[in-house]
Amino acid sequence: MTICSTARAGRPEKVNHPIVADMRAACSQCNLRELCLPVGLTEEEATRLDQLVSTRRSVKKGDALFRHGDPFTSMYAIRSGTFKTRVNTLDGRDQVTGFQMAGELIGLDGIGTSRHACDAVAIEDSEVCVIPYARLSELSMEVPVLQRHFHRLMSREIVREHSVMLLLGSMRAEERIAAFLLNLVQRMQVRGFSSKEVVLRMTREEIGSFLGLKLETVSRTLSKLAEDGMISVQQRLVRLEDSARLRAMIESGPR
Amino acid sequence: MTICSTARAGRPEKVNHPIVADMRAACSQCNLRELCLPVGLTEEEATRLDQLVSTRRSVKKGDALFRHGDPFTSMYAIRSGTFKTRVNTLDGRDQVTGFQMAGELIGLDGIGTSRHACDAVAIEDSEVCVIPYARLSELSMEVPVLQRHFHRLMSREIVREHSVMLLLGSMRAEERIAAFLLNLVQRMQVRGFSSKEVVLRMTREEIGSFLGLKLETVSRTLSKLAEDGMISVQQRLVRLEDSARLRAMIESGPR
DNA sequence: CGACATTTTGAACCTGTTCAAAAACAGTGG
DNA sequence: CCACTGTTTTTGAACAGGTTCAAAATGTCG
Repeated sequence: MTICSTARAGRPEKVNHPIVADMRAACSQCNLRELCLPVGLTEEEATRLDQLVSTRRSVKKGDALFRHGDPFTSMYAIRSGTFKTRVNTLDGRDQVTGFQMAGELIGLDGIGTSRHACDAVAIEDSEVCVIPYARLSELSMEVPVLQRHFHRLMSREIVREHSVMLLLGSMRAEERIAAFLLNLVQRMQVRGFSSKEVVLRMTREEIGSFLGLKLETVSRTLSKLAEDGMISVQQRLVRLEDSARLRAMIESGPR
Repeated sequence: MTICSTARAGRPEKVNHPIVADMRAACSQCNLRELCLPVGLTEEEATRLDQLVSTRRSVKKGDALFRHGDPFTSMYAIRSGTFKTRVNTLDGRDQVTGFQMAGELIGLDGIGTSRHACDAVAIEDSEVCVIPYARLSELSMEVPVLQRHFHRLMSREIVREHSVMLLLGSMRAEERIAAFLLNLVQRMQVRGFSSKEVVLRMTREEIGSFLGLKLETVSRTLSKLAEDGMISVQQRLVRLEDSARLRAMIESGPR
């Protein structure tokens, strides 16, 4: 039973291609500039980015920003909202490969074959800045800092995936959930949110798909962690009651 | 029991830093040029690569080419032999993130933080070409094809890791092993080897670490596939007796 | 409010793990 | 070249963590 597609039957994901050029993006002014592409650029360099990142696009919850197989032309910087990326096979198996939030870049997967290799679906109403790859490419030949930064971003994505592989390959359910929550909170914290609370933007099923667990296991494990006093769960709001113990959990060895 | 480090106690992995500048590498002449960095470059462009890839280094079986935490200066193109890359945590948990063979590039993980994020260990006597990142960076600002190609390589690494995540997150032991074998054979085939046979360069334990399984499970699963007539196993030599069925296995849905 | 989607919890089951022991191999030194 | 030692591989049996199936509870959105 391939739940994912049937579950959404009521609101089929469709690729969203509205022509949204109304608001000019301006990296140099953006309040995410310390998180996003402009990090480390001088005022002047950031202004050059502005020419490049010319359009924004808004994507409604459940809609795809791009899909596996779509021609690759641009990457996207998330301005607001949250996305999930997922890979899928012919037979309907799929796997969430990550959740992305404001300031993060998606679409890097498309460079390799000039087509996107995964789907990017908004899990809440979101807005992205469109970054045409060809132009970024050109500009980064003139602005070494930008090139450097772009490479860094790709490299970090590789490293991030390494740690997901570690999680999927060697952690037990409890540890996976702990690592997941800590990671989320840490990223929210960088964005100025609480270091103790997170609102999960994704369903238990999506969390499960990401962590290599079934949704029931996710639910049960959250309950168990709550019972043990490490977190408290009310719906999608999770409070970390004992981050230290959560952290210890994933650093305390394979067993 | 953290087997990996104790198991190698007799021959501790040490970082290998011999000054091997004897043989000049020449991308333009290399018989791997259709697989490696020079793909798609003109004669002239490939000759410019030669200036860049100036040294080779040989790494003995069991030795590390680089280790987690080492300053990042170069990437490496494998000339001969095989490597594994692995991430590890403080507590001794580790996870093989991939096996790399001739023509493949390793070390991309280091760009992000200027330090390597994983270990690269030779699993047989190997030789690599050293590609200083700073120089590649410069050169790719002048040779757009090279820049493009470099981006492509990083992107493909991201996509490759997506598929490993799919494997780790949603496949059962049999499917993982099938996917692993098919992938190996396919890569060997590109390099001119048989499409039916592979010599596994890695131990069952290393395969297990990569696939998120215990070595016993790897062994048992190989035996089972052999019993079912899909492969035959003699030691490290594996023959694919029925690739179609192996392929069907991983395309036939989650269950 | 009503229809649908999501979440929780229970109980039986199954796949892969763990522990253990034997067999097959590989590298070393005599 | 063979014997010896340590490593790798195979196989068995008991066990455990996570899955599956099912049903009820809770939420959400039009």
